[in-house]
Amino acid sequence: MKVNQKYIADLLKISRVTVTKALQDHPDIAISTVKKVKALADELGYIPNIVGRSLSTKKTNTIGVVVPKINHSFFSTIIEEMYTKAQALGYQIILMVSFENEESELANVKSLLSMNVDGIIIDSVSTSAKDKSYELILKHQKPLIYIDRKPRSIKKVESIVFDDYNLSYKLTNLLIDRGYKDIMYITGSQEVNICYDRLIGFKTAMSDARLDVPTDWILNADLDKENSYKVFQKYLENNSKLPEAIVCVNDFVALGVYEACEKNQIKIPDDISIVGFGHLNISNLVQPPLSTVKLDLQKASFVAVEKLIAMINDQPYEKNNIIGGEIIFRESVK
Amino acid sequence: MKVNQKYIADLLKISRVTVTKALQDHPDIAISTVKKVKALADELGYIPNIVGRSLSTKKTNTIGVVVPKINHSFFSTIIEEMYTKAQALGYQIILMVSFENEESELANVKSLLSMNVDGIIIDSVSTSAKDKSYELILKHQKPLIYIDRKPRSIKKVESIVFDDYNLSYKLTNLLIDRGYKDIMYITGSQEVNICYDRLIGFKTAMSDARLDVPTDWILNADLDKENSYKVFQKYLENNSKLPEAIVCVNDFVALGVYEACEKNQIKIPDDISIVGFGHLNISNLVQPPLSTVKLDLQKASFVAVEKLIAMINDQPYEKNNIIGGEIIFRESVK
DNA sequence: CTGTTAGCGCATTCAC
DNA sequence: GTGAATGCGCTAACAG
Repeated sequence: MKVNQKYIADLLKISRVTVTKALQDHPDIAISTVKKVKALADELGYIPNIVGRSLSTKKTNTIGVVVPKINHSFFSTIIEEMYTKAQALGYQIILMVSFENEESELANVKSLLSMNVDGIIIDSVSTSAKDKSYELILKHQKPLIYIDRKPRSIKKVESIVFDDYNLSYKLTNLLIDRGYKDIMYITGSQEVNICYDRLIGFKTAMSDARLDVPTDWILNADLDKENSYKVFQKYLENNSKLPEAIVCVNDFVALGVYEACEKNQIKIPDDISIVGFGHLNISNLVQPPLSTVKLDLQKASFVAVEKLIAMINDQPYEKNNIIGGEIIFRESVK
Repeated sequence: MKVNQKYIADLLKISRVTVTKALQDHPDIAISTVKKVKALADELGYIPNIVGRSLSTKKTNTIGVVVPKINHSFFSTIIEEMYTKAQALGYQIILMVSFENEESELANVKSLLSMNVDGIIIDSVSTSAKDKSYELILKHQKPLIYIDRKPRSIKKVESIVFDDYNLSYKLTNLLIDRGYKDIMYITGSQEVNICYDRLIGFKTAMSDARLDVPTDWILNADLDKENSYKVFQKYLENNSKLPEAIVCVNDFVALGVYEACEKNQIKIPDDISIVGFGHLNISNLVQPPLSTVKLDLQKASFVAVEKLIAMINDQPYEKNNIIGGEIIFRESVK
């Protein structure tokens, strides 16, 4: 038999409403009644049905989170941090995975809206100018925050992004300081904000130092190891000149370069220096340890959840946060 | 204004029920009406409210998943695979994290029950004989499957576990074949099935080969790198005799041993050989690459989701699956 | 083919 | 202090 409020009420021969109120410690109800109700509820293992409650209160106390992948150290870290913070603040996270696919992201957003989450956090895969997910959420007037990646075309939306431009600029500058001149860059789609900002940071640093970057030394690798391997491998097949250093848009891309170097017997850092971005947990386990930029993932995740909940509850919040990081040089650079 | 079925019905001046049926392609309704309704729904960006539907149908089309952690390659892999399979079968996953804490697991289960998920999959943290999560789910008659780790005390429950005993036996045997005799084992709590089974596999292989294992050569390390480091470090401080090889209950534990070896300038595999279990993605990135056992995580995850959904829908399913694996020797063993 | 009625579990409002 | 009435959005059973 299902244990719900009616069940308890019938057993106690009181009204269902009294049960509701008693369970909420409503001042209306006599303490003795409250005690009786709670005791029985405990005994029966009563668990409130949130579905019913949500329908009535128009709140679900859940927040939807859409990420491109789970099984990557970067994402699994921010996911876990968001879970931690949400749990502490009394919210449940409904996690969806877009698998780096725009249509899937849209479907996820639809699911979240139909599940009536109170707000949404997206690490976007969008590369197109018009973003349907965004339009839809806007239409439904749900609080929304982009974390990490957001479609570049959307301006008027809350976001929590990393200080990509400045970190990339600084990183490049540190390389230049060490005497590097012929530096290659491997990036992803320019529609994704992180790729754009990091590349601009790189380019600006180079031009500020009056160093030239040939157009064909900016390769496009779609943000993952496999593509990066292919792209750099192809470069090696078609060109004889090796850059002195390669700046990669993230650590996965750097690992792809590692692989290509190993296949072609190019020694890191003797023949070439490599730097990544993002500080994957494996970045200091590979040989040689990878120089990279450590982003404050916990802070970004915490801020995202805190801010979204503030938005949900019409509380004040800081606008458009930029999260810093720290440059870490290891043996992949001479 | 909120777009719901009533809103559409009013606009079209028909009954709400007609709208419901039209949206479901119910044969009752005239095609012309169906078209009109769907067109308007599309135009308005109507998204059904699943909360309402669930309350009415008593089904949520969601399955609850509880895992100890997210930010570990093993867990993030099975999570992602479960998402993949669930999505393909039209179910949503509600993911909860117990953070290796039994009380938290129980709270998660309560949340899932109150969200009225159709079934639950748990990678358990329970170490105690009486498992409250289990009792609760049983009481609520929800389909339940344990994956990977389950409380050893519970017998009559569906589970999907890895072939720990046999793989551990085989692994140990392969070491013995290579001439190793003084072998240490580092394990976790014996209440967790994987620890128990793997240790028994090890012990049996050793005794079958008439090799002795001193009791103080079976260390307890709680399944993670930090504890493993501490435990083995402590051993090194208090003992002079080094084992020829160490079998670790999982790769994290093996990495803790790596760390202790490095701190104490013990060379792997020259001074000591190490094997892990689980095939973390980093296992072949560390130096030297770690010998380990690769478990078929995708299969386990797929089977878990498929089976749970079969249970939910009262369809037949195979009982208590055991998922195999493959032993991979790398440079961490001579 | 369409609509009426009823109910899912809970919470709020208001009257007793 | 207690409870009756109402509605949240949707669906199922039945009637017209």
